[in-house]
Amino acid sequence: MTDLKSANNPLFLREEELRQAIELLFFAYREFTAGPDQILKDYNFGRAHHRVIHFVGRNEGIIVSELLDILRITKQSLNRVLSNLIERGFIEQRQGEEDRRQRCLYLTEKGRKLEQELSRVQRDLVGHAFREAGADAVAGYRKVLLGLIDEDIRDTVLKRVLKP
Amino acid sequence: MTDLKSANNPLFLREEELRQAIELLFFAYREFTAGPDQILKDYNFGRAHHRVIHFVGRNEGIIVSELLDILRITKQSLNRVLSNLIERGFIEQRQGEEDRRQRCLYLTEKGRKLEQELSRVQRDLVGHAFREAGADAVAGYRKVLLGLIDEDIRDTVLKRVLKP
DNA sequence: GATTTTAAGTCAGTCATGTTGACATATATT
DNA sequence: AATATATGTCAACATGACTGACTTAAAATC
Repeated sequence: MTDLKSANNPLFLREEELRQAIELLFFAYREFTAGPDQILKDYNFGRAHHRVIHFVGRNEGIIVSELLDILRITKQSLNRVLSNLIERGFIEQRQGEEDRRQRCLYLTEKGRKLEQELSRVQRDLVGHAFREAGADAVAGYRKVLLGLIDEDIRDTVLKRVLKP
Repeated sequence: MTDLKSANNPLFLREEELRQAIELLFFAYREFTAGPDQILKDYNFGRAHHRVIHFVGRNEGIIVSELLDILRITKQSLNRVLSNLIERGFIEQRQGEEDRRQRCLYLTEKGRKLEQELSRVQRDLVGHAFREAGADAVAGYRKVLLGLIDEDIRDTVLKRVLKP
């Protein structure tokens, strides 16, 4: 009865609980990206394009450096997908009014439609999970995920997420 | 007072709520992978190696086809990282006893150490978030994430996650 | 026992998306 | 006038996905 794995050992339970939580996040995130991935294929876009469309959609007029800051990728990486999105008419740039070095980014009509299409599948998925789980569970979900985000940047992220 | 964004419009609130939940998952997942990514660099491994190490660690003796099934990648993709891990002595293969075509996978001592090291940072992160959020929130987190997983595969995933 | 199916591995080529490093251009700031 | 900043661009490289074709050994079926 001194089995390490026994229910009497809280340390083991804790570790196992955490391992399960980690695995759950892996599987959930994969499901979460599967829908958009499928749609993006039809447009010959990838996940990187989705991220740009998402954050431009939620931050109309965002400038390139802010976008880089959110995505945490190099400008060379961003530029590949961004210029692609601009060429193909999903995003447009306007010169900054105060600082004319800046490029402010906006979704075009076409871009907005794609954003809607991508967002829709994710909202349907999350909405379904939320309804199934109930309001208390949703509050818990938010609390835990927020806790996963580094304290140093939590406020910044919160401001972004809750911006609109 | 007919503002679409007003608190009187439950539909808007719902959409905004879902969009926030989606964004939160994006940021949280990035934080969640950041720690391991940093460690993996020292070994010249990538996230793909981590996933293999994780699932072999949690399913000692797993065979290649099961691993492919969990990871949902092609055997060519798996083989690149797997053969790398075997060559460098983090994972070992043993021929299946019943079906000798099968290769059963195990972590070596070295592999187990790395698994511990990687798992540790994630468990610390998730553990911290759990403690901060409290037991009810944790239950909600689990409920929602599980709801994100497609019903068709939820049972299969659950069996895997809760296996040990 | 011969044939077919299955599990695993391999070779070759492609694509998406990240990286570094060097450099260019326009505009702001000092 | 000199310097710093925001953006863009060229080139080379790494990782980790993909497809498609083929091999080998062992199991299952006929």
